[in-house]
Amino acid sequence: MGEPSRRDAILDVASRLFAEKGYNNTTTAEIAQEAGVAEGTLYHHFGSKDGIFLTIFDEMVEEYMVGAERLAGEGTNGAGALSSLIRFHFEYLEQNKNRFLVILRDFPNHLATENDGRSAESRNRFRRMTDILSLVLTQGVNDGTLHPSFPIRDTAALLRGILYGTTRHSMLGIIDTPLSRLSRVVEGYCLKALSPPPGGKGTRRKRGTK
Amino acid sequence: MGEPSRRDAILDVASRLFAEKGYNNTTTAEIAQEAGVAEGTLYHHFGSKDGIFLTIFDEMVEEYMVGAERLAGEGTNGAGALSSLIRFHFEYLEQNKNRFLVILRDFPNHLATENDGRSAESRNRFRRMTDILSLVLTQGVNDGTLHPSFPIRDTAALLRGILYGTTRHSMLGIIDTPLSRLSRVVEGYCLKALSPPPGGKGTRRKRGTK
Amino acid sequence: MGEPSRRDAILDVASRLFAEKGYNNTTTAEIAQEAGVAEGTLYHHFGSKDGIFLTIFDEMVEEYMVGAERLAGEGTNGAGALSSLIRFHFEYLEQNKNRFLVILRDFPNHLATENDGRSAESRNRFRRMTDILSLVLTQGVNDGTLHPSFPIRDTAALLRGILYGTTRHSMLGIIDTPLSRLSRVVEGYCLKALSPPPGGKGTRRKRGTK
Amino acid sequence: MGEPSRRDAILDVASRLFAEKGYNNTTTAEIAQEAGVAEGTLYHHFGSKDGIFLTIFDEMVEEYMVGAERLAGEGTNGAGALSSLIRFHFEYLEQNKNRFLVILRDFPNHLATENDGRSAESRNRFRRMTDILSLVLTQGVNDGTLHPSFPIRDTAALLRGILYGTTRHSMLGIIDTPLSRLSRVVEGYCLKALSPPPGGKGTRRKRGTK
DNA sequence: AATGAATGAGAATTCATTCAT
DNA sequence: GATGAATGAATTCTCATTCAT
Repeated sequence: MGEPSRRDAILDVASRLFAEKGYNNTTTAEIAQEAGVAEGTLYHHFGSKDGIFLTIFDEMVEEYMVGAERLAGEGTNGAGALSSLIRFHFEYLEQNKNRFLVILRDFPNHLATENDGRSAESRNRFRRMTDILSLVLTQGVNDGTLHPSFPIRDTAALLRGILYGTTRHSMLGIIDTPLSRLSRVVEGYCLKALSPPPGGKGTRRKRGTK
Repeated sequence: MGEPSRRDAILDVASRLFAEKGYNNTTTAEIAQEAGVAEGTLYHHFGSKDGIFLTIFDEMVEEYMVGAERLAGEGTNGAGALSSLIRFHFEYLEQNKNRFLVILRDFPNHLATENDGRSAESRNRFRRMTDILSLVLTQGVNDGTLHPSFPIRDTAALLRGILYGTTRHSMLGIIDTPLSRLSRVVEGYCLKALSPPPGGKGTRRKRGTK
Repeated sequence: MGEPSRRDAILDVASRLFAEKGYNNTTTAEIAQEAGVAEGTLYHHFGSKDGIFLTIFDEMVEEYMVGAERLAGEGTNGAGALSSLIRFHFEYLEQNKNRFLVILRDFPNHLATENDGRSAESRNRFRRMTDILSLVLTQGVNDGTLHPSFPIRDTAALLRGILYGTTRHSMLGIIDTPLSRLSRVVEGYCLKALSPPPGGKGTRRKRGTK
Repeated sequence: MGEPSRRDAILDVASRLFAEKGYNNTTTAEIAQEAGVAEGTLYHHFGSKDGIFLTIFDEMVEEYMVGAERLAGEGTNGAGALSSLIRFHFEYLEQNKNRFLVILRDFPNHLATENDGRSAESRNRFRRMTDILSLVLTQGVNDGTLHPSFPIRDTAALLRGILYGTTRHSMLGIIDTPLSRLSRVVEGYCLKALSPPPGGKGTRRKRGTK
């Protein structure tokens, strides 16, 4: 932990370069040079260029998922948990812009299709997000704070799409709204879209009613 | 118009290969061979491999934007126009899966950052989407059918993010909900999120009141 | 002669482009476009890209040689003829900078080695210069105005080298002396180097005699 | 020093092939094959085909300039130094025909115009020759052994032109005089052209004295 | 004479990976 | 663990030339 290990130096440099120039436009020679190590050292630690990428990816997603899962467990009620989750998402990305840009820019094209062990496993890790969202939605339905008008699974899929799409557009500069504002906008609209019908919660009977 | 020109043959083959294997994993040699033309012909018509990509992209986005703009102009009221727009979006993509997959998988990494005239122009074209959404939202506010709880521009940005994120996840198989179902889910939630407050539309007075 | 024929338009454009960018860096497509003709037209008139080059070369060298030969015949005495020749050389090049730059920059590398008819013939044309210089030197020896200290042929070779080398360095900007000044410098030194020994013209013995 | 490094093998092969066939007609594949290395190794060491050329050029010119500068410093008097310089020039080229042919045939067309750092720097190196000649001329003027009838700078420019032009014509076979004879011819004429006026060396006052 | 779409044989360059030290 | 010279397969792009119209 004390020694600024070569391993970490490589990951830091690679994160930055991947984010700045994209995975394909970053050469292993550059990474090695900027990290102050020999090119061979990259291979000692990570086995391949893909290995470097997947390590960055895994470490980040794991951290994110752990944070998200903790929040989902803590919430007092479904609506609150969803709010927390949305806020956490945008805060976390705000603080990890570089590393997330890597994923945003390069993941799907390169490793999204291959099915060799590690990259498949990495992708799976991300899918846990849908599970977490489903969980929170179910909780909300049960405690009456959320009233999805479509099946849980589809609603969770929608929420993932909202989080991903808005984050991506903002980070790539396609829209002007910054992440911090986006957080409030997304939270506001999601809660409204999932809000109980006007009459009061008791009147709704579809599913999860007494 | 009748002759299946070499130009079109190239674009068709390239669309398919890019969608199947990704831009980087498709070689110009393959495109030429499958299109039954010489490799030089690719360069005669499109100047570069990027040129082929951008041509596919431009033609598709242009078609999409024209369709979207027409709908936005036709709608009877704001909420109706928004519904139409959302349906059109998912229908259009359903019918142009291949070509859109190309964009989904490869666009940002490759050309999103470069600023050489053509790719910059291409990206601009895409930004018209935010304008259209803003227009429809404004219309809805004026005719009282939509009640955004956040500024128009941020709301439009959110809608773009929703459309993009959900479409992407579905097309890449990250979520299981198919585009057709997604269309209804997105439409339902968006309308609800933008629905007038329970009290009645007449209470709102900001703009467009009597 | 009245119609600005396509043929001439092509030669003019090609001269300029070859001079500006070099033969290898000028494409037939560029020549055709700037001359306002189709690429095929180039081949109708000149058969090949080399053909364009050799035509420019031949026309220029022929003009130059005709001028040089006329002067050599006219001179009142050898020294005078040599002076005229030197002045003519620099004046002619000053007036035909572009076309000469073509030769300066590209001739040897491309066609200097091949021995297929036309390019060999073209090169021969240039060799007439050594003959003219030899002629003038002989004339000067006979009329007592020039006293070469080395065989005529070697002296002529030297003069050619002087003319070529100084012209080249000046036109390519390797030295700062402009052609006009160079003309006087070369003339002055050549006449001095070939001047009769101090004692008088009749006495001419080897060189540097007491 | 003992190991015939791959780097040197590449340079040797490239020198020979460039001289034999010209730069443009020599492929990197050929160089690699004949040098017994992989094509990538060329790029590992020299970065580009141009890089190989410029390395050959630099090493040769540097060697030449060092030799010339040493001679210029050693001479007992100006005329003697000039003689030494001329002899050195032709001897050096005689011994480095191959490498010089490369420069003679290809340099100007290819890199003479581009201004990307390295090639510009290379050309500069060559310009030192004018400085050396100026130095020697100045020395000769001061010690009374040389009497240029034109400004030093122009005279130096002329000398460079003579050396270049005669060498080139001889090496390319445009004239029949071999380098060894040329050496004496050039030396003889240059000294005569720069010789003191008949009146006597002691009187030397600037030039153009009454 | 003129056209210009089509050609296709090259050529330079890239770069992740290996392996002897 | 660390090195970095060497690799070589793979790929995009060039451009003079042809020929059917």
